[in-house]
Formats: sequence, structure tokens, C-alpha cells
Amino acid sequence: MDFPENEKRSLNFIECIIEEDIKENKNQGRVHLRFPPEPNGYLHIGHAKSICLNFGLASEYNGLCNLRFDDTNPEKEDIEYVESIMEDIKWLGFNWDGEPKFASDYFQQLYDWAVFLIKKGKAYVDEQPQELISSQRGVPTRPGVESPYRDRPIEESLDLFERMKNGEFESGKMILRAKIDMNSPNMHMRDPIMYRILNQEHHRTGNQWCIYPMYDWAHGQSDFIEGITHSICTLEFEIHRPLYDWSLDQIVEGSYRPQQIEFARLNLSYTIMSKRKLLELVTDDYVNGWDDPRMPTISGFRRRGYTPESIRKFADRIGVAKRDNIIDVSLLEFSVREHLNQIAPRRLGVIDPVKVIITNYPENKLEQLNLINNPNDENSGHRDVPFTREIFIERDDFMEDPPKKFFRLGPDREVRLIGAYIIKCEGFKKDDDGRIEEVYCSYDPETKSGESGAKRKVKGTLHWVSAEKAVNAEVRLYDRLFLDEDPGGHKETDFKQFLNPDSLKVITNAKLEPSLSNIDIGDKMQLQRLGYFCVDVESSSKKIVLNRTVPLRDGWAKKR
RNA sequence: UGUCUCAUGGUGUAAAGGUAGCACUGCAGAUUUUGAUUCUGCCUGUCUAGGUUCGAAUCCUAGUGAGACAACCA
Repeated sequence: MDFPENEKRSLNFIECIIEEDIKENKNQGRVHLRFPPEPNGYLHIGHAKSICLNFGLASEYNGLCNLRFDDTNPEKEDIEYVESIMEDIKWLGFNWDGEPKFASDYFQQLYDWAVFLIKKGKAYVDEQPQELISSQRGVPTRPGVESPYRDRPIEESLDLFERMKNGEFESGKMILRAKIDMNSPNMHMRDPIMYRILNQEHHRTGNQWCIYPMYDWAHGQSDFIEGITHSICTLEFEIHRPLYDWSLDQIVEGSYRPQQIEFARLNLSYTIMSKRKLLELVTDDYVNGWDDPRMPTISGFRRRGYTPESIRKFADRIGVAKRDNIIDVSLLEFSVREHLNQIAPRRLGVIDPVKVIITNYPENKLEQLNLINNPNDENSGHRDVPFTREIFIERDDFMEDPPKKFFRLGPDREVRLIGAYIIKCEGFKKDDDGRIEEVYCSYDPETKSGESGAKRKVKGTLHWVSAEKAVNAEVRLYDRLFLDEDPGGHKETDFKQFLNPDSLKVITNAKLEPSLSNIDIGDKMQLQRLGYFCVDVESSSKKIVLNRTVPLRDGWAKKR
């Protein structure tokens, strides 16, 4: 095989680091990553970037990738989130190494290490009120003040810490602090909190613990316990890195040591990525749950009809770097269309039906037209679509007084019906409100699709369904959830102000070709000229519900 | 008046001192029984000022701009 030998794929900065580490045989050349979600919400497309990065790197370098739940704050976490997170990762197509891991699995070890630090004089129990401690911390531009308990006897801290663990104090009464440097320009080094008392049941450890470690004391240590080599996180943890390293310094003895690397999180235009804000949309009913197809959650995209392949491809295309970014949603949409164009069978359906009567077509005649499932793919197979005297076309596809460039139906104009005949408009009828009620056409029997008379050129081609044989459906059309490109980026304006009132349009009287009466939840299709659709979870044999995943690109809409 | 990080077309992302490339978007055209797809072409970029060098997007210095940091959140 001749592959272009010299063609070197460009590496992102993390791949550069990893390749360098492998070359130097750092950590025996192992590559072991982890994806560390906190189970306090559903995963979103930003997490998908991180998942693709971590699991992708692992497979690229013959390494491993763990799934580890960072479950150190029982006040916000829940088993529901644990389950949804696992489902989403699997759906994206990734497998974590071994069993899912939990930071809570390491609570005892973390506790023991904390005791070890107290004994080394590197940690102490502080019993000042919260407000005082926080005021003593100072501000970034001014040094902090040391706690009067900072140099209390080791034995005293040891005793207090054990009693904290034993539940002798109420929440908030005492904390364990690392003894580092109250003068550090990095706020996180000013004697950061390692443990706090939380009289709160944990979704996994139950009531076993009433003290819980903080992120900074749990994360790096958990990495170390699991043998992680490259601990990849987002930019906001950059400033935590000195503390990550300090924490590891306290316990690492051999040559192995994990390394934190930060990259820029994904931002997508016209949406938000903050878990807190997404939760607000859910709890205050601005959307219908975490998996609302308008949500940027993985479950939302899944329900909307996105494929894991398209999301992975998207993650690949956006790249990985350290500068802040806002990716244009059109890139995501391009990625789904690209995949769906390959796999989605074409079907006929009309969203806003107008009746067309083909006056010279016999009243009781019914032809089964054999249409190809995908004209771009010879091997896609065929299905029968019934053609009758009365059909529905799209309201948009008829104009009483059309401009020149309108390639559709209008008085005396000819169009082709996909896979059927060329018809010519002979007249129409309007109702009392001036709305088009019926359009009258004649058809040319010589122009049946596939026959020689069909070669005639006409400007437009319309989709249609038999009025008699069509099946009814509800179709949900989605638009962007926000009208602003960066709804979360306005300091003075709440992001909800930018919510798009028309983000969901429900159409209850759509008409579909009868082959669509037999479909399953999740099935994907292209309704020709309308877009890509999938069968919603709320669909049933009694009522078909379709979600529009994404419309087709529309050059005509742009010109107008 | 701090520390850390970042700065390449409209949006992303490459070019490890040697031709600024790729993708998306946009625009124009060809093909088309989807105004889709496909194909072709085009537009648009190295934050500023100095320096090092035969040569700088890349290295150095200064400036400018952006982001992060002051939860008992992660």
C-alpha cells in the first residue's frame, strides 16, 4: 500500500507532552488517563470533548482511561447522575478501564494521609468561624493573615481531627487546613482547606463519614492511587496546579507521579455550558428535563437525533489548545449532517400540508411507486410509496404570485413530484381568510419517474404524500435555545433573558408516507427537502412523534 | 495594583527559526428528480513596538488585550 509516508499528522500540545514523556520513559512509559466527572448533573457537549480527548489519547498511545466519579460533596451529588454519566459515556462509544472508580472509595486512605500530614506538621485543625477564616485569607493582591491555631500542638490537631471524624462537632465548626503559605500570591496556597464537616449522607458511603475531603486534597491523591500518569483538566484548574503538586509532594516516594495538564474547555455559540445554569433550566422548567432536545447535554443531543460518530468527529475537528474559544454551532451541525447524509434513509413527509388535487388522475387509482431509499447510495434499497389523485404538498411550495426565481408551484407552473410525475398547476381555491385551501393540477402520464418522458427538465422538485394513505404525526422543530451568541457572557444580564421563545415548534398535523407507520424509537431518516429527523422517545404506535435533528442546508432561504 | 495563562482570517485549529496550511462559515459557479449531497473557485489572518537572526507566527524585551484565582464547590 502506498500511504504518503511523510505526511505527519499534527499533534496537539497534550500529545506533544505525552510523546515526550514516552520518549523519556517517564512513569515507565505508561499512559493512563481518567475522566473525572462530579455526579452533580448530566454530561454536556463540553464533557464530550473531554471524554473524546481522554479516551482518545488512551487508545492512541495504547494506554488506559479510568472513569472516576469525583464524589466528595454529597450535598450536590446523586446516584441518578452517576447512572446517566455512565450511559452517556458508553453511548459515545468509549469503555473505561475496569470498574468505575469513585473518589469515595479512597476516603479512608485520604484520611490516613491527612493524619500523616498533621503528624508532619503540615496540617492543622482550625476552629475559627467561617467568615473569619475567609477574611484572613486576604485578597489576590494582598497577603493573608495566619490563623491563631496554625501552630497549635500536633497532638491537639490530631485529637481534634479524629473527633471531627467521629462526629463530635457540628457542620462548619472545624476544618482541617494544610499549612502552606498565607503570603502566597496564589490564593489556593494560603492554607487551603483539606477537610470539612458535613453531616450529610453520601450516595455511596452512606453515613460512614461526616467529614469530606476537598477537591484539592482528593483529586491528585486519587490520581496517584489509580496510577494516573496524565491528569487532564480544564483551564480553571491551572491555578490549582501548585497545590496539586504540593499535595503529591507530601505523599509521593518513588519515581511515579501524575502530572496535571490543562486545556481550554469547549464553548458553543448560542448555548451555555455551565452545569449550574443547565440545572436551573431544568428545575425551573424552562426546558423539559436534562434530555430536552434543545439542551446541549449528551442526552439532549442523543434524543435530538445526533449520532455518537458525529459528536466524536466534531470533537476531533475542534482541536485541543489553551486559548479560550467559542465554537460556531454550525460546525456541530455540519458534523451531524455529514454523518446522517450517509446513513439516513430518505422518506417523504409534509409538515405544513396543502392539498393538491390532480384533476386528470383517476379517482380510485392507486399506484405503488418504488422509490430508492437514498439516491446517493445505489445499495440503499427501495420501498413502495402510494400515489393517488389527492396529495399533500408543503404550503411553502406554492405561491399564488411567485417571483421569477421561485422554482416551485404557482399558476401555470410545472414541477416534478419526487419519484412520481410532473404536474402543472391549473388553478387553486382560497378559503374565506384568503388562505390557500386546494391547488388543482394536471399530471403528465408520460413523465413517470424512470420512464423516458421523465427526462424533461423542470425547475423544481417537490416532496409530497398521498392524502388518502398518509399517516399523521407530531413533528417537533427546534431552533437554538438562545438568541445571543454568548448568553452566559453578559455580566449585567441574566442568561435566561436571551432564551429563544421559538426554540420549540410543535406541529401536530404533519403527514408522512405510510412506510413510516412502522418505525422504532431512535430511528433516523431524512424527510426530503426538510431535514434529518428521528423518532422521539415519546412516540408510540398510537402517535408518531418526530424530532427534527437539523434542517438541510437551505440556499434558497438564504437568498431570500 | 498581585500571581498564573493565552493572543494566527468571521469561527476554530496547524506550521517545533525557512512557501502562513486545513476545516467550518460566507460568496460565486458546475452538476442535480432533495434550492440537499457532490465538484470547482473566491474572500478574509500572524495584537503593537522594539530586539536577536541571512531569515521570526515561532526566540527575547516592553506594551496592549482577553481569561482564571479571594466556596467549608468541583
